[in-house]
Amino acid sequence: MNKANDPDQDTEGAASDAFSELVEAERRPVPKSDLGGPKAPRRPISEQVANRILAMIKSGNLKSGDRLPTEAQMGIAFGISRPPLREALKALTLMGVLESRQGGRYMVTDLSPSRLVAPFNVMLSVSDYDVHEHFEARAIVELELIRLAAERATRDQRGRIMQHAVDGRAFNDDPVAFRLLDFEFHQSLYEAASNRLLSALAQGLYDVALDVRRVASSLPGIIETSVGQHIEIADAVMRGDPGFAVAAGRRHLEHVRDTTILAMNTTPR
Amino acid sequence: MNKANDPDQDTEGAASDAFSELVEAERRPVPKSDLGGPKAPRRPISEQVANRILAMIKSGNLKSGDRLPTEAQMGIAFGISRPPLREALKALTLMGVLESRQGGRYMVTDLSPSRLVAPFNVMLSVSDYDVHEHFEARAIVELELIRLAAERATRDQRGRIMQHAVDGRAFNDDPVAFRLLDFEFHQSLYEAASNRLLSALAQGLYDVALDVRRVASSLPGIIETSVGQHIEIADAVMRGDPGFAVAAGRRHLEHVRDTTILAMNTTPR
DNA sequence: TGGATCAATTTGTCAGACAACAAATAGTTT
DNA sequence: AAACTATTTGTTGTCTGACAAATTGATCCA
Repeated sequence: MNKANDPDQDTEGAASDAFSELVEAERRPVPKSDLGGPKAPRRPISEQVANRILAMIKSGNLKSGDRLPTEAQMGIAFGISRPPLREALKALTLMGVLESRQGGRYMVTDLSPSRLVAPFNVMLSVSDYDVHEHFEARAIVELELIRLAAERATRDQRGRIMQHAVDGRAFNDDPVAFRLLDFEFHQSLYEAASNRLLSALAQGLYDVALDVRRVASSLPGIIETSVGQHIEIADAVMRGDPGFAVAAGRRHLEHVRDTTILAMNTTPR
Repeated sequence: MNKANDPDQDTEGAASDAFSELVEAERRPVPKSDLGGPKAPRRPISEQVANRILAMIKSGNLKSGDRLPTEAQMGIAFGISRPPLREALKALTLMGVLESRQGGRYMVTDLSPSRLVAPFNVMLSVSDYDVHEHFEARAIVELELIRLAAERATRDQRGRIMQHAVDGRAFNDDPVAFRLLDFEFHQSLYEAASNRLLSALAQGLYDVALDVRRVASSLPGIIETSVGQHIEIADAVMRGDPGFAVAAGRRHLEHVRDTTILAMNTTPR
């Protein structure tokens, strides 16, 4: 019954102890004195703990795939009870930093930009910015990705891009299937550009417009035009002609922008 | 003692009822059947509720500055108890969507991109991307902002940009003060570009590099060079010369990139 | 050795309670 | 009567304890 001598429990205990030490190590020295500024309304511990965990990840003390200690152990390590601790863990879960399954433990996700865009999408979808702002930003990011794709894509990647582009011709009358393919097309472009950061940004901007696009892509003639422009882009990428690819991409984005605005006006709310 | 007849309680009751109705309205029809896909591991209700609240904000049923009902009332409206509800509220608080003060109620923040970049920064700081990826992305966004600033800035904005640029000359030997001014300089550029979305992106990318910059900006000679480049940029913006502004901006960013890499190498861990 | 069964572990959710703080009310003073 | 102060009420922050649901790991059997 002596758990301390059970080898299995030992590993567990070691992990927990290591975590406790990390918790200690990450503990910032309280910013000197209170007279620094009267704007220190004492953040709730749930936020403090969330930031502490984040700090551990940033500093490399927690890495992708690591299993966290149990809630009980972490509660002891942080010196708090379960509810606020869970508030912190849940917040990080919603941000895509942690993962949890009932019965299993919390884990650090792969931390890939594509996973962490979730909150980024929140920002884009919640804040009411101008449509033109959106497309201006999107054009900048997406066109650069197209340029990079034209420059850097491997043979396979170029083939996939072209494949997705021509496949679109089969979906002239199926908006849902087309949107799926459209997604894949852009995705393959992003991948070929091999800059995950830019890809994540473009992905976020792309996602936000999706629900509006649903309406736009069902308007007559839109799909044909888009497919044609996709092929133009793919062709330029295939030839490794960044200039032409960007030009074609710009035409495409302008088309998307105009039809999106049109769709928004025909569907006021 | 009859609370229903108390006028004060009536307003409260009305607010609560309205919220309950919204909660009902936002309730998505369960995605048809389970056979759609086996990958529906039933998300915990805290996440569901968080998304429901987000949906209310997206759809405009909750706006900036709105006071939410009390936790108890919301718990009733959503049909859950306080702990998971609080997990949802806290998650949204950490994302910058909601605000809370002990004793007061939850409120919807101004939802400005600058506030919502917080989680975006998490993504940038946590995911381990390449330094070159970072600067490639940053150059694209920031240079476009510089171009826009050169084209769109008002007289006042141009003046402020130039002011911040020349002020830097006074801080050649004070890294901390310089970083503050550097921040202001970039900030004034972003503002002049009048695209909040791009500004938020640039802001996020800028912030991430800050802790590394701290080291870099204390290396000898760095500040002088940066100040000089700032003035070049400001001068071009002043003259309304986008091409030259972008060129100067590119030189500056390359300088920042190189010194950052240098600083990272001299401070291995 | 391989697979199925079962118990222990762990997260998900609920309920109730109290402390800390903010807001609204009532009371007092000028 | 108006302004300031004290008190009361309301709300969030945190803790404790408990149970349900799911997973994990070990045991047992073939």
